[in-house]
Amino acid sequence: MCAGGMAFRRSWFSWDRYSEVDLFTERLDQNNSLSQAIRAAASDEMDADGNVLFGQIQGTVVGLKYYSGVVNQGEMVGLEREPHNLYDRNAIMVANIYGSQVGHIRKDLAEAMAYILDRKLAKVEGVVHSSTKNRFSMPVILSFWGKEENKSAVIQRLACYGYKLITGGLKNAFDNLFEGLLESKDGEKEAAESVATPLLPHQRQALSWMCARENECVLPPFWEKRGELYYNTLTCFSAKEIPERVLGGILADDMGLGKTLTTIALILTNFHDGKPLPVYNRVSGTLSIQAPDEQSSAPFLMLCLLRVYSRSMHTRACVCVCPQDQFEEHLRADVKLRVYMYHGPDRNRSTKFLSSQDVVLTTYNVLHDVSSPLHDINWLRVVLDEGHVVRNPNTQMSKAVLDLKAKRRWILSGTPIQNSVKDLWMLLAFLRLKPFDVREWWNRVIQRPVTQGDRAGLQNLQTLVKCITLRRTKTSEVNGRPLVTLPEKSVCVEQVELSASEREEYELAHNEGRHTIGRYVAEGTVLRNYADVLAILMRLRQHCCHPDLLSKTASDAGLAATPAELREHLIEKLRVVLASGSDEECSVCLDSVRLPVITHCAHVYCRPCIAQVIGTEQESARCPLCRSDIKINELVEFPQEEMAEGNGGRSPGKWRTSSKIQALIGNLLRLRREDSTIKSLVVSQFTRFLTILETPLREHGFRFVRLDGTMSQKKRAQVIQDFQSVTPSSPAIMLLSLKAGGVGLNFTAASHVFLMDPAWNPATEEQCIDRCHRLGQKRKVFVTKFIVKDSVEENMVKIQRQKQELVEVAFGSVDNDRKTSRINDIKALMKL
DNA sequence: ACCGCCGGGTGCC
DNA sequence: ACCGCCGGGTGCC
Repeated sequence: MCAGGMAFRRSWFSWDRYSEVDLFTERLDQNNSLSQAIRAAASDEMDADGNVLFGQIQGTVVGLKYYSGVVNQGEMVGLEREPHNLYDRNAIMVANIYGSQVGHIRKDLAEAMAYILDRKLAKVEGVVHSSTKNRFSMPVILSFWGKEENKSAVIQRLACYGYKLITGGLKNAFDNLFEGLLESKDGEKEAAESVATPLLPHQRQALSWMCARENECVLPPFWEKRGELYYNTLTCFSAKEIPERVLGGILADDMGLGKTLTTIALILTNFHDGKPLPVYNRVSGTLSIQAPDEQSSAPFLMLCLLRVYSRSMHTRACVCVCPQDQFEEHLRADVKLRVYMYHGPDRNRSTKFLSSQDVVLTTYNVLHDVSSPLHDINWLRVVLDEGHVVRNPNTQMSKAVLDLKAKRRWILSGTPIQNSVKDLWMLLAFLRLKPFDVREWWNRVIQRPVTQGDRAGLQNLQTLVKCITLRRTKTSEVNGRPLVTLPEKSVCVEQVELSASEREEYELAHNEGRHTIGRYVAEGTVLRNYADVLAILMRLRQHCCHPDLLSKTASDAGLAATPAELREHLIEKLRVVLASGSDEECSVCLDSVRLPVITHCAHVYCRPCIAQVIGTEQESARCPLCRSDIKINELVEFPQEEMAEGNGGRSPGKWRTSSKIQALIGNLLRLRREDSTIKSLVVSQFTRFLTILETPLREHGFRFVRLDGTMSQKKRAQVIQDFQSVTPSSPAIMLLSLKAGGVGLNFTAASHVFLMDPAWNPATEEQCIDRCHRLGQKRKVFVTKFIVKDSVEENMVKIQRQKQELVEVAFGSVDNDRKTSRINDIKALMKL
C-alpha cells in the first residue's frame, strides 16, 4: 500500500510536467511513462509475478468416485490441463497436494477454463473450502490471476459460458444503478414541425432534456467553479480553462418507449441553439425551415452554416450507428431528411458526400473498417443505438466507436448495464466525460473503489450516471398516467363457407358422430365415453380446416367400428405417410419402404420385411415398433388401382386446398397489396395444418417462418429474431402453433393475427394475441378468427362466449346441474 | 396431443 | 445423485 502511495505521488508529479490542458485535449493513456506509472500504482493486489487477481468463481469437481485422491476442507488443489484426454480435449484434472487425482473440473466450466489456460490469459488456483456433500462431486473456489490487460478477455470468456467472476460485494448495488434515475427531468418540448409523428408526453420530456444537454453549457459532474479556477471535487484537480462539456448523454428508456423517435425529433428540432434543422423539402426541391417563425431567415442561415461547416469537414450531419438487424427502423417515410445508408459494397465513401447528408446510418461492423471515411468527418452528432453492444473497450469495434469525432454524443440503450460497473466505462469514454474517459482515472476514482466495496465510490458513480442519463421504464408514469398505451386492437370473425364437396364430407362425418353421441346421450353414458366424444369433435374440427388433417393418427384406426372402416382408415393413413414427402424408412431393413404395407397398429413396413418377421415368430409375432400383436393376414396394402397411378408404389401426395386456406390466402394477398411491410401471425392448434399451409404460402411467394412446440429453445429464438427483423427480406408470416412457447414471446413485428381454428379455451387465444399486442407494437392490431359456417366451430364459439370449458363437462367435479348443462352443450355442438 | 407432468434410468472426463 | 438430465408414458376434473 505504501509503495502504491509513492507511485501515485510520482505519477501525480509527472503529470504536473504536462500542461493542465493535456487532461482535456489529449488521451493520457497515449503517454507511456505516465500510464505505466499509474498502472503500477493501481494495483495493491498483485502477486510476485505481477499478476493481479481478476476474481473468483465457484466450480465443481466431479467424478470423485473414480479416483482415490482425497481433499480436506480448506485444502489447496492443483489443476492440470489434459489436452489429450480421450473424452474431452478441454479436460482439466484436479489433484491434491500429493498429486493424487481427485477428479475433473465439470466439463462446461472446463471448456471455458481450457480456453483461458491454453492461451495463458490467466492462472487458476483452486481451494476446496466446504467439505464433500456427497460421493460424486464437490465445490471448489477458483481464483483467476493474470495480467491486467487480459482481465477483460478472461471475464468475457467466462461470461460466454455463464460464469461471472466475483470481484467483491456491491453487485446488487450497481445493478440498481440505473433504477434510481426514474424522474421526469422536468419540462416538455414540442418537436419541430418536420417531425410528422406526434410525440407522447414522456417523449417531449426526453426531447426537452436532450436539447438542454446539447445546448446548456453545464459543467460535468464533480466540477465546480472556485474563483477563477475550475475544480474537480473527486480528483482535486483544478484548471484555469473550463472543462470540456459533455454535449449529450445516455437515453436509457425501456424498449418500446420511443427512443428512436425521440432521437429523430432531436435531430430535426435542435440543429442549433434549439432551432430546427433546415430540412430539404422533397416536394418543392427547396430548402426550408420548418418552424414558421424561421422561414424568412432560413436560406440565409443555411448559407452561413454551410460555409462555416464546409471547412475541415465539419458538417451538420449526424451519424447513427446501429446493430445490423435494426437498420430500417430509423427510416421514416414521413420525415424528409437526407438520409444515407452507409453500408454494402457500393457505399459512397466520399467525405464530401457524406458530410452533405442530414443523417448517415451505419452499423457497428461497417464502422470498424479501418479506412472508414466516417472517421475523417467532424460530425455534428453521433448516436449509438443499442449502445450496450459495444461494452468491451478492447474490441476493434469499440475503438472505432471511440474514435468518431463529433460535437454531440448520444447513447441509446434499453439495458445500459449488462454485467458490471466496468461496462459503464465504455459509455463514459464515448461521451468524453472528463476525466473518466481515461481508463486509469476511471479505474482509480470509480471502478476500483466500487469493486472494493467503497460506498462513497458507488455514490460518486451514481451521481455521475444520474447527471448524464434519462431513464424511464414501461411502468413509469407521467402525471399519474402510464407512459404508453397500446395501439387499438380489433377482432373480427370471418365466416368460411365450405365447398360442396367439403360440405358433403363434413356432413357424413357429422351424421356419423351425431349418431354415436346420440346413442351415448340416450344411454346416459356421454361422460363415460368422453374420449370418444372428444375424438369425434376433433375430427369435425379437422374437417373444418382441411381434409388431410384427418387420416393420420393411429387412434383414428381404433375408432373404426367395422373391419371395412378400419381398412379404409389404414389405407388412408398409408397414403398420407407415403405422401408426406419424407423418405419413409422401413424399421426392419432400415431402407426406403418397398411394397409398403400397414399393420393394424398403423405402422408401415416393406411387405417382404414384415412378412419375414411374422414368418419367424409365427403366433407370437409383434410389431417391431410398438409390440402389438401382428398377423400376416392383417397387413393392409394399397388397392391395386391406386398402386398403378402411384409413383412406383409411393403416391407423390397431391396437395389440395380447402375453403379455410382460400380465405386465409385471400387475406394475406390483400394485405400484401395494401402494404408489403405488414407481418402476420397465422395460428392453428394443428401443427399439421401449419405444414399444409406452407405449400400455398410458398406458391404465392410469401416468406415465412414457423414456430411450434417441437423446436428447441435456440431454434425458437432464431426464428423469432428472423421474424422480428425489419429488413425487406425478412419473413412476412409466422406459422404459429397455438400453444407453442411461453408467455414471454414477442411477436410485435406482426400486426395481423389469423386464428385458423377456434380453441376450447378462449384464454389461450387471448394469450397468443397478446404476444403481438404488447409493448413495442407500433401498429393497430387486427385479429381475424376463421369460423366455418354451420359447423361444430360455430357452436364452439357459442360455448366459448359463455366462458365454459368443455373439459370441465366430463371431468370437473361439478354438480349435477352443471353436468346437465355440459351435456346440453355437447348436444348443442352436435345439433342433437 | 403440443404441451406439461410423472417416474425410471442414469451419472466424470 | 436427497440432484439434473434424458427419453418414454401419459392425459385436460
